[in-house]
Amino acid sequence: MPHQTFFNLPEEKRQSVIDAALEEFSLYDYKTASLSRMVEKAGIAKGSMYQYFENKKDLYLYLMNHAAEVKLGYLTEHTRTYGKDFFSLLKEISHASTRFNLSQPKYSRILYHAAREKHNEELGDLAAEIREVARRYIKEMMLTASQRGEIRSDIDIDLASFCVNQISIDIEDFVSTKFGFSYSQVLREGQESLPITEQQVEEVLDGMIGFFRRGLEAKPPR
Amino acid sequence: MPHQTFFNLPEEKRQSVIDAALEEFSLYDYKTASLSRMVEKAGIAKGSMYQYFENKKDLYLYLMNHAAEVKLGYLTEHTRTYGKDFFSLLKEISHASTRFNLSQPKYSRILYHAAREKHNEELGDLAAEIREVARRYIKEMMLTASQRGEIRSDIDIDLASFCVNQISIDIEDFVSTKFGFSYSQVLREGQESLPITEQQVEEVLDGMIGFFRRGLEAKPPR
Amino acid sequence: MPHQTFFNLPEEKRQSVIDAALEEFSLYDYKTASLSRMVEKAGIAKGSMYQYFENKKDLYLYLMNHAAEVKLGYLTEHTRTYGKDFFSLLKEISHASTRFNLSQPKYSRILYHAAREKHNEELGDLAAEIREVARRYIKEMMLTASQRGEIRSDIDIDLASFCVNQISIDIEDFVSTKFGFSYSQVLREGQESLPITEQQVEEVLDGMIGFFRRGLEAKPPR
Amino acid sequence: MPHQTFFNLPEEKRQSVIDAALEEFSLYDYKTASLSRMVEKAGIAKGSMYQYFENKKDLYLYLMNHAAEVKLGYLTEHTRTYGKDFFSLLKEISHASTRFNLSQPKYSRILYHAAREKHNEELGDLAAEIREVARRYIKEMMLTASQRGEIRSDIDIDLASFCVNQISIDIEDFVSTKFGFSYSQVLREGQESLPITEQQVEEVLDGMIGFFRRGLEAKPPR
DNA sequence: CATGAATGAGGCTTCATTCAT
DNA sequence: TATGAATGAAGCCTCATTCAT
Repeated sequence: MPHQTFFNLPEEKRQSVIDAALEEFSLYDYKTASLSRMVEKAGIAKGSMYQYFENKKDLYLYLMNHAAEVKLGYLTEHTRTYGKDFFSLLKEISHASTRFNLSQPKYSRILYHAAREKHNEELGDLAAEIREVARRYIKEMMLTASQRGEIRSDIDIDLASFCVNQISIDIEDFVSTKFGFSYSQVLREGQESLPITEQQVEEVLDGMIGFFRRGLEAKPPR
Repeated sequence: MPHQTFFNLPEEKRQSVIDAALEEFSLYDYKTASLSRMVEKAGIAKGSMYQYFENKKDLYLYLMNHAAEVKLGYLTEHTRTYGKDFFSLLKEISHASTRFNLSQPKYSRILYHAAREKHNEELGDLAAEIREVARRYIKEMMLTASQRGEIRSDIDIDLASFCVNQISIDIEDFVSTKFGFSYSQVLREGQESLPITEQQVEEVLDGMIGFFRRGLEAKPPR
Repeated sequence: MPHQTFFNLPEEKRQSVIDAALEEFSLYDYKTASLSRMVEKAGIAKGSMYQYFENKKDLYLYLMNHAAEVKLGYLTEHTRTYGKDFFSLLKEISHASTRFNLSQPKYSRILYHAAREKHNEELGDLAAEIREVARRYIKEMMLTASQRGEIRSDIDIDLASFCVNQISIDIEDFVSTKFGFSYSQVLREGQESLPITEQQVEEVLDGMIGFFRRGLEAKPPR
Repeated sequence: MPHQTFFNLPEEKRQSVIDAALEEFSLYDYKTASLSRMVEKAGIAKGSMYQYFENKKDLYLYLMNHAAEVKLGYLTEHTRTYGKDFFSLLKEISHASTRFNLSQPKYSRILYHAAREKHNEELGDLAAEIREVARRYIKEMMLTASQRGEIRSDIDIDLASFCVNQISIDIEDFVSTKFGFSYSQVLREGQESLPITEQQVEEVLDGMIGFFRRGLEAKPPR
């Protein structure tokens, strides 16, 4: 947990610390990210970082949770879930998620990295835990859908939710391969906007959801 | 590329170098893996490593390719592809792959890590490249299958091959979550055998392939 | 010297500062003791410490002198010196000292540490100075005793007072070894009472004084 | 334990490393001693120190044991113990010890410091352990002397050996106070020789032994 | 070709002290 | 007077790589 000091910081400064750290962690994995570079970017003394956070791990976990909250807030605000069936929900959420990722690449990117962080003495199996949380959420949606008869009853929901979750997370990689660019490079070169449009991404997502639909839906489309 | 020196090594010594490096890279990601630990395990001088390889990256890429070759050789030898349809092929390959992973955890694990290595100034987007190679292979299979009418004609094969590849790669994570163990931990603790049987894994794989089949197969099951 | 600010503090707050600092200095030597931990224990701002004291050294020296005063006050109040010969006096004082140490472990412990602080750029030869003060006191007692014919006339009083003083100071270590415990550990684990009784310590002290008596007394016991 | 690398070093270089570290540890206590200063004195790279030793603690313990061995070797070579009674033995040893201390102040000084190192998370109760080893040695001598009727039978040998050991260790401090100099300062200022002669020290030691004799000897001198 | 010592940049973290509010 | 954030030097340690033998 960050120290109170951090929360007492003037808004502007706090954000600049967050930005610098976010940038570093969105460019490099946990181990490679360097506190020295962060403080230089943020224009603060190295010791100050330790006024704000217990240590590197504390900083990282805070940023990751913060990013998750920011994203969740965005999704909550930008999606209408009422009355939607499972596949429509998935579409709604993934479209909103894409818009978030395109507009907030650093927040998006630290989550991307966190979900791919390998086992590590300091962080443990962080990625596995994150993915599991997301999978559970999808599993709940699927259980509801199953009761409503929206998806086939002979499905192993654990496995299915795993697949849906995994693809949803990794589809980002497909997009970058398909359109021939690298998120990392874009961030590294400080480009403000990504070389793709929302619409292009959404077409891919719809294809993905079509794949899910055919694999899971109760009544095969005639 | 390794230096000629490496290939001139007596078989036994060369293998011990490979084993030591393989073990290190199967326990840690690229950045975390330590040359010092490797040479200690291998019982050779540190400088020798630089007689054999240009640098850490060279060593890593060699090992990864070597592991890929070993695995491909195993798959080639242990699968019968003739006359099989796409889904049977997938099953054949994934089952064989599982047997390889269980019997050769180190070779398996470096490939696991490589396919998850993040962008990195030294290695670039290695993981993306590896996954792309595998996806292309699956894409070829799917194109053939499509021509044979085994899979639906309205499928975006790029996307579909991505999904199939991605899930096939990551299903390992599902298995470890489902059966409550960690590959990393097993290797770290030097346990010889994994706490699961081939059969248990194969059941999961069959579920996964069922998912693919429903999503892709030309004629929906009646 | 502490600033006036410190003495203007409400009694309660001043004591809490003393307590926190005392605890830290009774657990760690001068260099290892941390101001950060102290202010946290005391629940005051870090800057405040510098309103009260010039610096770490000032704080330390104040505390040490304070502890010495407290102990001296205790000894003055709890010993009757009138009409006693040298050895009885020594016994009276060392017994009272033991009772003080057992009842006020923190005050006792900072003095223990101070008397063992090594030469140090900041503190100089503090321990030597402290021991010298105590030795001078004993030397005075011995001079008086010598004039009274209580101790042998052929004794080098400087050396003898050194020995008596040194043993009196270090006997604490003998006690802890003999009874198999560590003062440091007891304080660190926050145990309220020591695992020994006054009586046990006093027996040791009497043995020690017997040793002094035989070595110094004018007429050997028949 | 130092790494083999250290022992493979050319004699001259190894000694220069030892000298630099010895000097640092003879000037400062464990915590205050600085690896940076050591490598600068020794003229080697910081990383080299870690080719030789596991870490600071390893280096320290090695040096301390080394110094103990060197001193013990010196004492063994420069004392004749055969046929001597307890007090003569003590005299022989303490004289030799003094000559060692005067001729090898650095070796002497690290032992001096080690025997005064306070409890410490890294080193534990090192000083207590060292003193206990020395006390046991003296205790054995006293048991023999007791059987031979050289010392009084009503003595508590544990306590007596503690006192003898303690004084023998700390007498160095008496000497420096008596002759008005500071070992630390002498070393710090790089003076080659101490401002006292062997003879002066030996007179003090003889006084100390006289004190022991009167306190312990079986037949009081007539 | 093998060796293994040497390197020095860079890693994270702690610290006593200062100073603007 | 009280606060507590800011500072930056210094701490120990790890690392991949080089190079003389």
